[in-house]
Amino acid sequence: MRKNAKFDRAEVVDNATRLYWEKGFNGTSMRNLQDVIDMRPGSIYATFGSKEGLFKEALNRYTEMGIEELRRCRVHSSSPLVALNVFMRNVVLDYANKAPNRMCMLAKTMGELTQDTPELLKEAKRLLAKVEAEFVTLLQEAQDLGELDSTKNVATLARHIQVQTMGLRTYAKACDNQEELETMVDDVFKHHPF
Amino acid sequence: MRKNAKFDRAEVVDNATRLYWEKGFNGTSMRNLQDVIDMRPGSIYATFGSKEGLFKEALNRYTEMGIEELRRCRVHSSSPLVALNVFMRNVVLDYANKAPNRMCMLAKTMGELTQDTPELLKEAKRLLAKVEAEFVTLLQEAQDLGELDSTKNVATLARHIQVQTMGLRTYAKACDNQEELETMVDDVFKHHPF
DNA sequence: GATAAAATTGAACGGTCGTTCAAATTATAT
DNA sequence: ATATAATTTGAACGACCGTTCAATTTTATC
Repeated sequence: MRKNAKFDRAEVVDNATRLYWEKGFNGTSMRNLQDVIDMRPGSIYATFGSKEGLFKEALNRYTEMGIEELRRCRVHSSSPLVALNVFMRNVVLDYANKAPNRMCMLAKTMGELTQDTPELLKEAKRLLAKVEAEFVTLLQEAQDLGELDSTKNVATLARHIQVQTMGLRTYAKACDNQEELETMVDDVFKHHPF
Repeated sequence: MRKNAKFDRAEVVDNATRLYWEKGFNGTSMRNLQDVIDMRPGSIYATFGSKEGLFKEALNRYTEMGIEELRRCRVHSSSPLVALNVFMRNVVLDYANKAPNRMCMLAKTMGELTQDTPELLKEAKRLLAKVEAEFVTLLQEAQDLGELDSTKNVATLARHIQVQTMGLRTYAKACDNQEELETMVDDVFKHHPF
């Protein structure tokens, strides 16, 4: 007596995330979304509730992808700090062609949204904190392994990585100078507060 | 036989800039603008050509305001590097309540816009470069006065300040921790590459 | 005061927006 | 095969979008 949804929710959210990441919340229309996720309005609203609801899910998917990538970097790297360096090179340098947008979707969202959509703003902040916590975990591991001086404050370092990454990705979109960017990424780990 | 415009163009652009800065290009409607600048559609279009035209002028006004503020900081400071520090404290810390948005309008614009509006994107990049050039001028002065080691590359330092400022302002909007932010601003000038 | 050019007004345009919902379709359990 | 309930469809809604332009108002000049 039941009929199950035939679309692949993960795939749909992936496509929506890509579009939202590229064009932003205000820059993306429901009709744009209908096209890329191949669903009709009724289905979209039955599944996600609203344009905001789908965006919220996209923000979460984006963050999940980022954290997965960070963990992949860890697996393929010889140490936590090398993994962090590789991850930062990825997002600052290699996203140039691969990603829908050079900038961090969470940073973009922080810039675009106001108190007109308080829940989305809150969600973006929450997810940025989640990413930062993931950095903390990796830095903690670095300390445990003796790669990082045990006197360092991992919370401070994680915050520092957030600021550097968001700053560099914004700068990268405005002025793409691969060599200089590469130097700046590497410098993050060579100097204070590391 | 002529009739001169009765509105104050500078004041109009100021008000438009404030609104655009707060809500972004896509988040601001012409009707929102009509309200805050107190002009009717016909007059706006006769004066600025389009929503994009007015935004372009707002970007320029925003940049002009920023550069003026930087120069004010220089006048009221004992040295170029102190002036840079004061300026950064202003935009990162004091804008919390004063400004329409904690983030840099140019950075916000870089995040929001795509190749759908290539001229606005180009203009934002151009203006970011202009700000960077202003930093170079100040750093050059610091070198001339012996406040800054003459072996330092002023272009590199200016780029560094851009990245730090944009990163910190984005972070500040996501997670307002005044004390930590203050430390991070001051650290910019205490450590590499300074 | 008459003239004419410039500036201003605001109704209106076609289009797109986010969203709804009655109707059609589908897949399962009997 | 039939009944049933979940899912899907897409036309339609009212609101708002950026923009236009004929009509009106204003003001410097003679």
